[in-house]
Amino acid sequence: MPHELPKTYDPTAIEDHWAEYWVREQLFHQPSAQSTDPGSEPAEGDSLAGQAFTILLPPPNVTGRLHMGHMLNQTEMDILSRWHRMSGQPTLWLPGTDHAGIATQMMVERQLAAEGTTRQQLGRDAFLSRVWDWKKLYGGAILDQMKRLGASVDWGREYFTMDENLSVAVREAFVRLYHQGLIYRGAYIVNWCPRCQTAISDLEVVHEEQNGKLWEIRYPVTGSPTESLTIATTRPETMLGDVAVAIHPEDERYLHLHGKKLQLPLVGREIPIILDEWVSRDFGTGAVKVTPAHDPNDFALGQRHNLPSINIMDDEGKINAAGGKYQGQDRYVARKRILEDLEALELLGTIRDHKNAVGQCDRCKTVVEPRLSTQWFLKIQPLADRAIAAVEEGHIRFTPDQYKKTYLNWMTNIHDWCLSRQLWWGHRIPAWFCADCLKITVPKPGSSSTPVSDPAACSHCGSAQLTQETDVLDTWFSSGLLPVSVFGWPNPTADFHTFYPTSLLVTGFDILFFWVARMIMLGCWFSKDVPLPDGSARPLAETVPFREVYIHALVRDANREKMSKTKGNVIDPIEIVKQYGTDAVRFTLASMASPGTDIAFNVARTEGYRAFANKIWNAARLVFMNIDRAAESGIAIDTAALGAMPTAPADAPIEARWIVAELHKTAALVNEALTNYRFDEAASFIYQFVWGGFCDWYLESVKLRLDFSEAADKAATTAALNTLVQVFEAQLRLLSPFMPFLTEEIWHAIYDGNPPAKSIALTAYPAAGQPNATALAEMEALQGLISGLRAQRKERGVPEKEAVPAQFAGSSDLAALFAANLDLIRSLARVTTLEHLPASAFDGRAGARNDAAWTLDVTYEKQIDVPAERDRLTKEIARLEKGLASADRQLGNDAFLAKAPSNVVEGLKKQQAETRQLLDKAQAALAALPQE
RNA sequence: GGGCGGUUAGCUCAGUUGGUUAGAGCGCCUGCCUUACAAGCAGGAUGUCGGGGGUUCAAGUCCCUCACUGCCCA
Repeated sequence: MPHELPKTYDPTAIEDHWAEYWVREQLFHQPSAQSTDPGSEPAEGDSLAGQAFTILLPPPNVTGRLHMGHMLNQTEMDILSRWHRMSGQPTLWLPGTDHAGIATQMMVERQLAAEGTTRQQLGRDAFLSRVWDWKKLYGGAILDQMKRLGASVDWGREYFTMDENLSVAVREAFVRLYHQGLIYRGAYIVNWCPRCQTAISDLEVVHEEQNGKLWEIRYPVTGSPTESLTIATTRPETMLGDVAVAIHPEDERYLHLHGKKLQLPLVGREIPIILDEWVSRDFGTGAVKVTPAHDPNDFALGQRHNLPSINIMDDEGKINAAGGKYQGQDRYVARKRILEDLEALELLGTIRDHKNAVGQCDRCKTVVEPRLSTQWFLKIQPLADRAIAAVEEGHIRFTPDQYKKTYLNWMTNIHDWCLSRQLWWGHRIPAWFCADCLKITVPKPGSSSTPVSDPAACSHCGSAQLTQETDVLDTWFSSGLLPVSVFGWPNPTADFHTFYPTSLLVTGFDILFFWVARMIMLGCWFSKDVPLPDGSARPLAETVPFREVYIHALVRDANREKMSKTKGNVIDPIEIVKQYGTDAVRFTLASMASPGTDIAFNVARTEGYRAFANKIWNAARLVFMNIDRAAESGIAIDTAALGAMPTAPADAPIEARWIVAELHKTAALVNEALTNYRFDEAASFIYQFVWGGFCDWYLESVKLRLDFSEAADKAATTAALNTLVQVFEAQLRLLSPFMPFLTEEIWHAIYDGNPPAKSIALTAYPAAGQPNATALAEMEALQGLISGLRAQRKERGVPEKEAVPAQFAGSSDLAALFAANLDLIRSLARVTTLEHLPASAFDGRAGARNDAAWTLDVTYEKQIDVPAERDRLTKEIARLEKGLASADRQLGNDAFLAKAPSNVVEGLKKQQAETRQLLDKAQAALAALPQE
């Protein structure tokens, strides 16, 4: 039956079909124990513990759409997953989504606003049901896009961070930490977003340098109307909450004010002057106002000096009752009024331009207000200590390794984690307040059979008057638990023992602290209590959530600009995929993904890789055409021999022995590159092999052998065809993790509807043997000659189609090799004859071509372009002379001969000899040119 | 302010522990619609490896310094 492939590669025609097939057939389902049928329950006793390659998809946000960063991230994970799977390892790539507390709540609130209502009007339960509706409608967008892109994840295990089982884990984690004394509730300075109306963590504040002002304000000294102390501030409105002014104890300018008090302008409060070495004498005036309720440093000062804290702002960033006449004004309106009033009182001093880093809410870009607020915190040091040890002891390896330093630096300067958020969408904190004794009840940890339950009575006074905390937990608390929770923790499950610790995490540096660091802390902390399958205690090395972290770069636009909606330079991967095909986009990303370097995404590259896909497509057409022709002559390919690493017998033609050797070489290089996360190198090796080796040389050579005429040597033709198909099939497997769609399509076509597996993704990845060095060397010599002849034809102006006689001088070994492969040379270089002459035969001949190993020429009536040839040779001579001089200098240096390794010296000597030869030949050629 | 990267062909990037005459893709120039492929084939041009100094027999690679540039943290 003939194989019909359209003449031009059209990705859209094949990709949807396979994407849908992979999901439908559950090809990438990975149970925790060995099982042949994905649908059936695994048998007892054949656990895969310790063997699996496991990788967790960084859960995309339910509010998100797939962007280039996701596609890079997923391409890398997919390549690695497919490679490990094809290499024989049980492989689990686990997908899911994140509930994204603030972002999702914002989306639904925006919807409500459009309807003219608010979440408060709706009430908590009704609002949450709206959010669930929203999530069901839009929350799967990215995962649906992933399906289209062919990600080889286990869809049967898809999770959502608010799923029942994951919520059980979140509650369990919270109550354990609470009863371990690591969670506390208290009033501290937090980053408050007046728009989102919630506390956010340090990490959710982005600092941006802005041009602001530094205002100097005079605070009069009590009882001395002529005297004042001038402070400097960037946030004058906070003066309403001032409780002191601090100066450095040794600041000579202010020694006379020690022990005195000040009148706080506009408020009238009497505040002390305090002495503290923390004060920087160089900044501003050296006198700093102290507002403990609105600045973390001031808060610390206030604690040291037993000062009160006066909160002057409400949840929306408006001045509250403590601000007297400014009550109800927005913080920036109040700032303006206060400055005007101070001006009127002649208390305003110098105003200076001042650059300062203003903290903004990561989500909504509103300026964050540091504000005293009662929140839940995690005492993080004990968790951080383990997380540091895990990395320092090498149980987790970072690639690129500089991120280890970044990680350790952050982890050693860590602050307690503010866990609570004043949101409704999220995991509600499992803590209850007693209306009678006002104390807090947090339930005891659950057991393997019963999860944490809501308390019926206060654990302190027994009262039933309990109200649950309304705050929810930071989303990252639940995502930080994922590596344990997705495998069933807190319950000991087969999944947990099979897949934990996971093998690898692939992610961007932007969530190194948000997520990676927190997974390490929480993973090391909670998995410690889960004994190993043999019942022994779990050592630190086995508590880590993953053994390796691969951090990839940012995808930028073609001009290296960061993609952003405001700049309008966002490249939608789906659009690019529609134009060029998923495979081409994947290959682009892979080929540019060298560790530590940002990717400037340029569609010109993608266009190039679509051409590459088209090249393979057409190679397939050639292969199929020959299979069909063979069938007509009664020659069938041996499909049973496919699926393995091809070999070539010693008496096979050179191109067969060579391409097999190249395949082994390439397989070794690709496997090595992927081991080191060098996607770029792996892609480049494959590209070079397929295009530069297989298509350019092998296919052109093998055409000679595919002679289906009556007179042909049928055995030779059959052997050539089988090698062709075997190498082609192996090459598809080599390429498959990078271009899964194209390879799947062609691979199925080879088997003509009767494949040995459901997918090429379930076949074996090419593993290298020892490449045949003789074949490689012989082919290299032939390629050198053929290229030389082709160049010489151009030089002499021979028309493309015309075959001409050729002559060469060189060793007898070379002559024998060329003679044995004359058919190949004639066909590829378009020569009629190749005459072996003594070197002297070329003496005085103008325009012959030289290599260290040979001199050659073709016979053609047209004369060479003498000035062009002179120019070329002059340049050549200059280059060779430079090279020779350098070699002579080094070889004339005793220190070099004494100190350099012998292989380097030998290599240089050989090079020197070759250069000398080439130089002599070039000089002779120049001399032989006719004079003008 | 502290820390970490980057600077190699017109563009985007590779370049292992220092070692022979620095590579790739795209782009560019020339000639070819040679029945797998013009999304192609063949041939060709292109670099004071950011500047300066140092170590070494030997530096794109190591050290110092300057410049520009990006990121992270405060």
